[in-house]
Amino acid sequence: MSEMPTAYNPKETEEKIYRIWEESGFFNPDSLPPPSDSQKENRKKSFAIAVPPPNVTGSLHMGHALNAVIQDILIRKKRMEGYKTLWIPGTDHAGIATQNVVEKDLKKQGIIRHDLGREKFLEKVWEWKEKYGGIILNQFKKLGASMDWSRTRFTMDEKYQKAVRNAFLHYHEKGILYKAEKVINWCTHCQTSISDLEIEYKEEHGKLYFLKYPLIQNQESGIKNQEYIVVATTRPETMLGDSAVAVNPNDARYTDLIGKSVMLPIQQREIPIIADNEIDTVFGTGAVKVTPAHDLLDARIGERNNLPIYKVIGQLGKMTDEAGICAGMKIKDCREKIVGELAEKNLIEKTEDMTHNIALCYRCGGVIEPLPSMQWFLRMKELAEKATDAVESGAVSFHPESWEKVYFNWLKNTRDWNISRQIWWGHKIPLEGEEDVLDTWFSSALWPLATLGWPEKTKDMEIYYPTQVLSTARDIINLWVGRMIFSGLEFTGEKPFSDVIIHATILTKDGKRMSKSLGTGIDPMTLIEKYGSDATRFGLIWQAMGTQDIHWAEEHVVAGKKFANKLWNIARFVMSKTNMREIPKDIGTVNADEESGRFLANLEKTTLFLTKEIDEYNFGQALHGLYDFVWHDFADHYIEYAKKNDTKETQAVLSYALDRILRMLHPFMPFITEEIYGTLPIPNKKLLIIEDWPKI
RNA sequence: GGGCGCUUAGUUCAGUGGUAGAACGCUCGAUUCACAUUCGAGAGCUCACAGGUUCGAUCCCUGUAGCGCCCACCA
Repeated sequence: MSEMPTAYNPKETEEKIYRIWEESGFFNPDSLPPPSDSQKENRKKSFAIAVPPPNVTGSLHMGHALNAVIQDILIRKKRMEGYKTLWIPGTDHAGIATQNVVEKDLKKQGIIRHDLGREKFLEKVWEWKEKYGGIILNQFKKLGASMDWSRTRFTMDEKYQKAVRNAFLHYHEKGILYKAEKVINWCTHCQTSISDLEIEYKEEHGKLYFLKYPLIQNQESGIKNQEYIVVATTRPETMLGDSAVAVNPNDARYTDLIGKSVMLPIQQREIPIIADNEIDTVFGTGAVKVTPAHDLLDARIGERNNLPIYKVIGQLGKMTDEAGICAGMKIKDCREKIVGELAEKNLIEKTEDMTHNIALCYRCGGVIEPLPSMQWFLRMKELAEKATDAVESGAVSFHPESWEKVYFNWLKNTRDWNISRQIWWGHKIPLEGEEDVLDTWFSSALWPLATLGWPEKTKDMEIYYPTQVLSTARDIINLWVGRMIFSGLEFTGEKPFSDVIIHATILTKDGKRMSKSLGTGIDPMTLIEKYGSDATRFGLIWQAMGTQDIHWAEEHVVAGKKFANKLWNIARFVMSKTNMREIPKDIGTVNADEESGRFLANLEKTTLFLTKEIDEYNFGQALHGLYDFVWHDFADHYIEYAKKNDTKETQAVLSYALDRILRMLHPFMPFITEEIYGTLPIPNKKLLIIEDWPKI
C-alpha cells in the first residue's frame, strides 16, 4: 500500500497495462490459458464481434469511441465468464470517401487525380491508408479495446479481395446480377453513380414553373376551346428531353386529352399525352412533363409506356448535343435560356415560389443528376426477403427493438442495388473487360464472413460464425446491417450475428450534430489525454442510457476521473487494513455481523443487477448502479463502519468486496482495475482480464 | 406525405399506477487519521399543455404545442 501514491495517475498506468495485455496474448482466444472451474462450461462456447471497420478517411470520432467501449464491455465480461472471446479489428477502404479525401489532399499540392493516372493515384491512396489505418487502430488501443490484433483485417487486403470476387461471381452465376442502362443517381463531382442510400437531400428555395404545351389541333383530335395543356416543373431545362405529358387516368380534367398529342416547344417534337397511375392529381396542374432520362419517376413512366429517351444532361452536369439550342451549356445557364425562350413565346402561364429538396452526394456534397447509365445491378427481391425473414423469425434481433421498423421499411421498398462505381479506389469488378469498381458497401456487406476467412472453410468460421453481436449507429442500418444479414444468409445459410445493438448518437450539448467541418466535433483522444481512458469510457457510458441521443457533457468524464481516484483510494484503504492474501473465496464462511450482512446482501444485489443490465445491453444503467454501490454503499457507508469496527470479519468483508468490485468494474474501467488488481498481494493470481466474472 | 422519438431540478438525464430521483452545479458546514478528485447537511422539479380511464396518473389512452430524427420520385 505504501507504494501506492495518494492520487491515481492514468497516464503512467494505461500504456503499461495495455502492453501487459498485449503481451499476455489473451486478446486472442487461441492463446487463452485453461479455464478456471467456473469458466469451464462457457469455454465450450464462443463469443465473437467484428468491429464495424472505421473508414480510413481520418480518425475516430465520439461515435466510434462509444461503440468501441460498448463492444469492449461485452467482450471483457464474456472473456471473464470463460467464453472463447474474439473481437476482430479492422478498417474499411471506404471507396468514394477515401478517394475524395486523398484527392483533396493532393489538391493542396496542386495535383489532380488525372495528372497522376490511375496507378500512381492508387499508390497515393494506399499510402494514405497505411498512415490513417494505423492511426485508427492505435486509437482503439488507447481506448483500451481488447481486440485480437493478430486478426486485423482491411476490406481490400488480399484475402478480402478473394472474398469479394467470390461473392460477385456467386451472384453472377446465380443470375441475380445484371448489367443494364438505367436511370441512376450520378454525382457530377465524383463522376460516378451512387446508390439511393448515398443521397442526401437539402431544402432549397426554388420556383415552380407552369409551362404551356400547345395541343396539336387537327380534325381527328376533336379538341375544342383549348389550346394548351399546362405542366408544372421545377426544372424547365429538362423539357428539352421530354417525351410525353402524363396525367392520372382518373383525373376528370384530362380524360378527353389522353391519347392526344402536344407539340413540345423549342424542340418542336410531337409527344403524346399518356395516362399513368403514379401521377398525383393534387400537385401542380395534375399534368406532368415526362423526361425519362432525367427523373426516376419519369424513367418508370417511360418504361411502362415505351417512351423514347432523350439524354439532354451529360455526366459533367452540362447539356448534351441532344439539348439542341442549349447544347454544351451549364444546366443553370440552360434553364435561364429556356425560361427566356418560353416567356418570349408566351408559354409560361405563371411561376410559384416553392421549397423543394435537391439531391446531393453524401460524400462530396455535389449535385446529383439522375441520368441513364450502363451499370451493374444486384436483384434485391430474394435477398431482401431473406433479410426480412431473419428478423421476423427472431433469428436476428435489434436492441432497442424499435429499429426493426426502420429495417423492414427499407427492405420492403428497396429497388435493385446499383453496385458499380466509376471511381478508381475499390474492388475491381472481377470480369474480363470491366473497368468499374464495386460500391464500398458491397465489400462491407461481407465483413463478418470475410474477417473469419470466408470463402475458405476455416477453423475460425467453424468456431466463431455466426458471431453474436453487431453494434453500430442507426444511420447505417440499411446501408450496412441489412446487407450483411442477407449476405451472410446467402453465402452460408446462416445469419452473421444474432443481436444488433443500435447505440445512441452523440450530439453536441445543444443537440446539434457533431461535425469536424463545423468545428462542433470533440476528439475522444483529447479527452483521454486530459482525463485518462477509463474516465473517458466512464463518461461515454454514463451518458448512454438507451436509445436517447446523448447531448454530450464533458463533466461526466470529470466524474469518471474522480471515480477512478475514489476507487484507487478505496483500494489503498482496504489494503492498509487487511491482508489481501486471505480473500475469502466464499463469503458465506465469514461470520458477519448484521451491518456486514446487510452490506454483503447489497453487494450480491448489485452483482445480479449489473450482470443482468449488461446482458440486456443497458450499459448506462449498469454503470450507474455500480457507481452508486461503490461510492455510497461501499466507501461512504461500509468503509466508515469498518473503521469503527475493525475486526477480522469486517476486514474479510472489505477484501472480499474490493476483489469483487474490481472484477465488476473491469469491463467499464479496465486499466485502473487491472492496475489495482496487480498490486494486490494475492498468491497465484492471474491478470484480471481473465479472472472469473463474479457468480452469484 | 408516411414513420419514429423526445418534453421530469439551474444543466445533462434516470424512473414509477400510490411520499418524485441521480450526476454535475449551487448554499452552508467539516477536515492531521484511504481520498479536497474528499466528507456531512441543505435549497431546488404543480414530471410541456388539455381532456379521458382510475379510488388514485408524472406513468395508461386521446388530443394540442414545441423540438429532433428517419424514410419517400410531390414533378
